Amino acid sequence: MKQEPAARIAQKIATDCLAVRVRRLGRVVSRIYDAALAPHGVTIAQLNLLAAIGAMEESSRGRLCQALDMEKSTLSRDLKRMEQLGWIRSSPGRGKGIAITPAGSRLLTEARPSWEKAQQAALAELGRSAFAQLRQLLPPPGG
Amino acid sequence: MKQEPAARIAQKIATDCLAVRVRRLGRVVSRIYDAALAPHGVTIAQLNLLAAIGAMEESSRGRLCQALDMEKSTLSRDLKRMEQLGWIRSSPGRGKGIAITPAGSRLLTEARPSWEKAQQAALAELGRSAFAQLRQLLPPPGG
DNA sequence: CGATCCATGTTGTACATACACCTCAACGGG
DNA sequence: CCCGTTGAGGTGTATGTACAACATGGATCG
Repeated sequence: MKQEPAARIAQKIATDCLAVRVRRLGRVVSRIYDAALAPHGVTIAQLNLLAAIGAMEESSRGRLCQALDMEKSTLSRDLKRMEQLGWIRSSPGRGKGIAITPAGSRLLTEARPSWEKAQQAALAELGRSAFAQLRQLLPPPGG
Repeated sequence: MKQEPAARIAQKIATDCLAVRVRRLGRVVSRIYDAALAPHGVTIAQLNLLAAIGAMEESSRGRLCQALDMEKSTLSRDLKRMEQLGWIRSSPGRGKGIAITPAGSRLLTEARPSWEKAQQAALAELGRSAFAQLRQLLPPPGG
């Protein structure tokens, strides 16, 4: 009936919107990891991508897009930076495979303690059951 | 004892890292809302910010930073864009307050159905209890 | 064989995000 | 009254993100 006032809609979105929660959570969590990883010159986004490549046999762009729910254009640029940094290598030609370089492996090893610290800090911030809940919220790529 | 191989670290991060989950979730959810809101020429980030301003009496930059866990520099740029679009107005001088314009109110009203659709789609994608879980994961700014 | 289509990858543009640094006005001590 | 501190806000630079458009190489079909 009556037109709902804008202030009321604002209230509703501010309190109920899933995206508000998810995005805020992303900022908070990313900051924790980025701060911990800064001394290694790597961001959590990059470390995540590097780990996804290393955890996957025969990693390809398509598979990485699926696994991480990323756009191909985003992936293209992120990979380019990481290749320039010497952490990965992509075979030339079509259907280029992606491989971690020795420098990339070294980075993973060296950054691991900082990652652990950030993981603990994030768990402390969000509560013990955070991981189980997040896992429930977003099932793995396969299903 | 033995140096853990990089592949094993990659596996661990890829499966256990909270940031991987949170960031992937953010991409998936943001895409749902952005697609629904695209016809209105607004992103979910902007709508969230507009709603936060509208939901808060005496909204200021500092308060918005706190409420949304955003950096002041990020907020500064986001507000600038929204002011250029005519959705908000900021008082000149120091301690500038932020206010929604009539155009901003109109946008909230017009975009509301699309937001509802996206919210339903996101809930369907993530499961019914998603909001409660997210709320539990990240308490409101006040505590 | 050649035209057409399709999958894959890159580029153009725009927005979101943050850290480091800068500016500037207010405020307080001397 | 001057100066130093401080805190709010903005800028410079870099990364992350995505949609649209384009490029390209391989496959398919007539």
